[in-house]
Amino acid sequence: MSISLEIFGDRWSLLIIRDLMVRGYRTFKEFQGAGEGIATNILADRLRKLAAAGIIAAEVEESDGRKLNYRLTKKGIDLAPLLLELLIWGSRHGDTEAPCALIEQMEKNRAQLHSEVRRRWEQRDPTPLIPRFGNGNKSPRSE
Amino acid sequence: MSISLEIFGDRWSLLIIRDLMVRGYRTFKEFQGAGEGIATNILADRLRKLAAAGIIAAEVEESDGRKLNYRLTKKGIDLAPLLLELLIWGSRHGDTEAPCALIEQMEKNRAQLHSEVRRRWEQRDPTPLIPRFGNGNKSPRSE
DNA sequence: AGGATCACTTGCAGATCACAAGTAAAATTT
DNA sequence: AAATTTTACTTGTGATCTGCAAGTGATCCT
Repeated sequence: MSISLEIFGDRWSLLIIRDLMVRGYRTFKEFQGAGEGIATNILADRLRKLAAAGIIAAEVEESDGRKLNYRLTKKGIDLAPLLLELLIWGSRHGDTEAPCALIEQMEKNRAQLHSEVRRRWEQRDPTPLIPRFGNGNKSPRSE
Repeated sequence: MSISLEIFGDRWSLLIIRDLMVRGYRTFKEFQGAGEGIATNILADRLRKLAAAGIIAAEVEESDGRKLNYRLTKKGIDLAPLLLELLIWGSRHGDTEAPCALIEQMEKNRAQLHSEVRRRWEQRDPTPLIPRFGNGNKSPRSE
C-alpha cells in the first residue's frame, strides 16, 4: 500500500489518470487546460513519474510529430476500481451536488463499469465515459 | 474526486487511515512508531486535517487522561473499499512479495471484507484485521 | 520564411516537509 | 510531595517541493 502511495500519493497523479481513463484525454495540452489548473512543470514531472512507474506510456502521433499521446498501460487500467471507489466516496461524502441515482447505479454495477473501461482501453476508444454511466448494455433506458 | 484528493491526496493520510482501519491503531504514539516513520509535526497536522474533514474523531481515554483515542467516523469507514482496492493494486503491481492466493481471495470477497471492517468498527473491535483475511465466517479452514 | 502550436524547461518566491529539540499536562515512581 | 516518565503535541531550522511566469526548441501551417 505504501508502494502505491509513493507513486500516486499526491494531488495530481490520480487526476491525470482519471482524465486519461474516463475523459479520454491524451495530450499535455488537454491535461493542462482541463484539470483544476496544474502547473506545467508539475504536470511534466508527474507524467514522467507515471511513465517511469509503468502506469502510462507516451508515443508520438503519426499525423503530428509535435504531439505526444499518453496512454494508460495495463497496469494503469487496473487502477479503474480504485478510481471508481474514489469517485463514489467523493460523491457520497463530499458536499458536491452529485446525482444520487447515478452514484447508486455505479455502486451496483462496479464490475460492469470495470469491464467497460477495459473494453474502451483495448479498443482505443477515446470517447469520454462520463455522460452515459450505468446503462451500458443492460437496459437501454431513455437518457 | 478532486474533493477526495484534497483531503487525503498525500503520502500519509491514507496510511493513517489504514492503520486505524486494519491494524487497530488508536494513539499518536502508535502511528508515529509504526508507519514508515512519519514526522511528529506532520502527523499532528494530518490528524487535525482528517478530524476537520470529519473522517476521524478523537476522544480522551477514561483510564488515562493523557491519551487521545482516535477513531474512524462513518465517513472514514466508508473508505474501506478504496483502501482495499489500493491494497489489491499495490500487491498485484508493486514488486512486493505478497501472497498471491491471499490477494485473489480478497478480490473475490470484496463485499465480505467491507462488512467485516464495518462490523469491527461498530463493535469497537480493535483486533488487527491482517492475519486472518478471507476466512472470516464462511469456511473455517485450518490457518 | 514567418508565425503559431506543442511539450516541455528554467528561475524564483513562497509553501511544505523532515529532523531535532522543547513544552505542557497527566501519570507513575520514589 | 517531589522527581521522573509518558503522551501528545509545538517550535525552530534547513532542505525540498510547489506554483507561477517566462522562456526554449522542435514541429506544423501558410
